Amino acid sequence: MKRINTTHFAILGLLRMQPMSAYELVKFSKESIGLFWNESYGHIHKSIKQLEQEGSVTVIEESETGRRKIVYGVTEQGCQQLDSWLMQAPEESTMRNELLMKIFVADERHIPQLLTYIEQELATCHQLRPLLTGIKASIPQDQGKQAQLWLLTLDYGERYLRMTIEWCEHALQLLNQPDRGEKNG
Amino acid sequence: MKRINTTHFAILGLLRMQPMSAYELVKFSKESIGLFWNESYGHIHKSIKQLEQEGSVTVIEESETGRRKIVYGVTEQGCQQLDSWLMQAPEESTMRNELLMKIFVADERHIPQLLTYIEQELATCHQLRPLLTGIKASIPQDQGKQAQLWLLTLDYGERYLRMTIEWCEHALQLLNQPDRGEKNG
DNA sequence: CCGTTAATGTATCTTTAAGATATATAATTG
DNA sequence: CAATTATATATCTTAAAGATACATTAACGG
Repeated sequence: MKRINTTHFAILGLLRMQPMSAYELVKFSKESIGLFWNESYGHIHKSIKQLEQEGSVTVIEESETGRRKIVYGVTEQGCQQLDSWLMQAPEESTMRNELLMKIFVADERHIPQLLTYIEQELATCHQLRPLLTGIKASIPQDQGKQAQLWLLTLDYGERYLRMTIEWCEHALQLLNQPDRGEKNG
Repeated sequence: MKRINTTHFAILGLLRMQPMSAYELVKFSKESIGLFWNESYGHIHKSIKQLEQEGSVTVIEESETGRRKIVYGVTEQGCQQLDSWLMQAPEESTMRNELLMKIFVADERHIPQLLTYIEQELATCHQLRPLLTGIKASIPQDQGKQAQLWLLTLDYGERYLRMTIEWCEHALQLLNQPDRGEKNG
């Protein structure tokens, strides 16, 4: 089974929504789909060059004056590639959650540290929530199918944050209580 | 900022819980922490060799007869490395959820396919749930702090599955309803 | 009982992905 | 107007994924 460069299709997908520069691509993906999709600039940059060479994206606009900026768009061929990727069942999602990994391999000695990590995580989630609300407000509530798809991914983000917040609160409560729980009859 | 090989510490952490072979490491990590931590055999293998060379893990048992098997354990030095890693705040978690990515870049034409993907995801979650219950039952409910930490990661897994199941059901309901929702005044 | 398949196990190779860093220009701000 | 921050491309190294090869043992069906 040949492995595929998933970043290629992420790029095609985002550029089809809106032509952008590499820098804007990274920024946009961080802000819109960052909760469930991570990309690095190095990989995006390399991938764009490859996509350009094979004719799947093309330079739409290149500013010669002032600050350099190269805006890319998707070609007909790129559109077809993207559509055929969308017709294939998605791979299983992958995740690397270092906080949970640390909790898993830690022991009693590390609990004070773990508590600060969990509090930090909780704070981060609370900060992210209003951002999602803002994005939600910017999507046209016109009941169109396209908007529904975007709202679905946003809804996932909201559920994900809510779930994480609840788990953090549960964890703080559990780890803060005295050892062996002082069961009272 | 020097980047670190997180896999190194994952290996040290798992081997400290229980000496294992590389094969068993991959299997164990898939079965116990697979929901929030992904590892590949290739990387584990390479990392173990490096850890062995720098003296952080050591061969505990090597079967000469029959099927080859090399069981590794953590050295004193490895323990110290692991502990100092645990004292550092965790990096932000990363995720690549291809299903959500596809939903994000898809349009109306792809909805029938998306529905099958979501149904598949739902089925997978329903299959995983009893597995978690089984693991939970195998953890001693002795109120000890160590068991609490394991239960916390399991609890995260359960919440994650529940959240995903609910989102899938919501998505199926939303995408199955007729276009524009036939608003009735 | 034997052939096929599935599971256990190590080793290696290539490609994908992450992310640090260098460099340069424009905008912002004290 | 100097210092900082945001925008922007390019490159390099390392981490991580995962495909594949190879060998042994267990399990299973005809």
